[in-house]
Amino acid sequence: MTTFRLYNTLTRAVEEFAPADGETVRMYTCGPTVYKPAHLGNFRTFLFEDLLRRVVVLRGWQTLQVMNLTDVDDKIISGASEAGVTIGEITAPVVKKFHEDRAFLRIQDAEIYPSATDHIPEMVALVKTLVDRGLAYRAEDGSVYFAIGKLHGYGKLSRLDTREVKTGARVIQDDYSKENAQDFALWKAAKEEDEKTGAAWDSPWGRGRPGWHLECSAMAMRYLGETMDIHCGGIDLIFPHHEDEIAQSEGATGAPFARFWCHGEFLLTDGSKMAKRIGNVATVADLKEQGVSAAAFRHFVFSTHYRKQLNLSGEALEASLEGVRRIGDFAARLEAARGATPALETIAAEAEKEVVEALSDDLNAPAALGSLYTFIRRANAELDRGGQDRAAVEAARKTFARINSVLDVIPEEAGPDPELAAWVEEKLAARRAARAARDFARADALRGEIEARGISIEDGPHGTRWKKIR
RNA sequence: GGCGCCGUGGCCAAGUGGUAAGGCGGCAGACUGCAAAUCUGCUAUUCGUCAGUUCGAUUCUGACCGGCGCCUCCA
Repeated sequence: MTTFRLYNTLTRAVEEFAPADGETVRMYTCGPTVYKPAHLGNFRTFLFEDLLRRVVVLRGWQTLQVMNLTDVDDKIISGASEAGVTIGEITAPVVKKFHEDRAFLRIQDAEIYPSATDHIPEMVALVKTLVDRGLAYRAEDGSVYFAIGKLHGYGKLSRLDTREVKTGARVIQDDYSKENAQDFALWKAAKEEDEKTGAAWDSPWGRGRPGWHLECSAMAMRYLGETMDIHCGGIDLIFPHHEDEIAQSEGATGAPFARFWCHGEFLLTDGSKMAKRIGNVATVADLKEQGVSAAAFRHFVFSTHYRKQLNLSGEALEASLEGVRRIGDFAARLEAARGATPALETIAAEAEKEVVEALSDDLNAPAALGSLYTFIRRANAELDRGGQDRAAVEAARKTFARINSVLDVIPEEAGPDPELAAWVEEKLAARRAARAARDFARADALRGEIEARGISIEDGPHGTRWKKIR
């Protein structure tokens, strides 16, 4: 088997990857801020991470994935304050919804989903270390800031040294107590609103709450150690979020925070970034409303490489819908097959090799899908030929299962509905009789009745198959 | 203004210094009573434009055009 390669934002190059301990891939994937339900743009990133996770398993490694839930931040606090409730009352239903949506999209469970509010002691300890090491200071406003000027190499992930601050940009900070405009908050002094909504904790610097970046550093190191294998997130997190995580973590430990940094590109709507502030967001609920299955959405997401922008369009979604229909039909056909030509075994072996190679090449899912389709077309042709080779069918089944263990793109079966099934069987029997009597007008009328209820039928050499299509 | 990504057939999309995977759609054929499904063939002499390097460039370099993103709390 060839090596597994991943693009590393830190080096801006595709590099060979293997877990540091040779067995378990320790990865941290930046999770949602649980203020409002995550949108499809967020889920594109989570789907990219799901792909990574599944390919890691395909390569024979174990995973230890941590995905944080940011349950304390400005928006949550102001939302809670306006509603007159605690932050927990705002976040709890959103967390629940997140897991439901995630399950719908078949995003596998991470091993750990830590919440920021459950890890305040770890965060306080981290800030204390940074203050002790002279990298952070308590300002007059009671907040603690990280002094980026004190850390050698700050900006290495986003290549800050090669950047210039926008002319006329907001260099004048809202916070005059900072020593340097670009210093960022580790610990924010509590305001009345924070106390009121349960978003304030004790610390050596007084009541307050953690800054955004702090939770990720503290929780990542708590569960994954000082140096993890892979840290993932959306491309917009490179700066400042991940840059600041590196500063805090490496400033505290002196060890590299993550060996690989991997970032997924955006999902666009109407040509621009999908974002709440732009107001062009779509959610899992919208997918369901439009009849887009989880399989189809996964197919859609995987049809473009994760480091390329992807535009959400009805046409592309339609194509994916039709694509997974074909993949699902093929899976069912393979399941029902009793034999095939021996050539199918070779075809399967070639496909499996190609798919593993594509996925190992920086998660090239679009190429993997291409190979999957070639496999399906060639295998269908062999199946059309008939044949008695059971081992060949078994090999094809195994190959398909292995490929699908990563992509997971078979549309869900329409649930068993005994009443509907009995009705269809009855109609089919009548149609069979009509066809035997060569009364095709009657047969076609019966087919029309069946199709009117969203059932498609296929006449084959071994009888008629039917399935629910909507 | 700085930094970065992208531009491949009607739509989506992979890809390589040696002459364009795959999917959707469309057209034709096989199969079928007719369909559906499946299979077969066809659907880019060409990869934003213009130069350059090279025996040869879609693939490397430069310029330009077009789209998108980041530049302090957005996946």
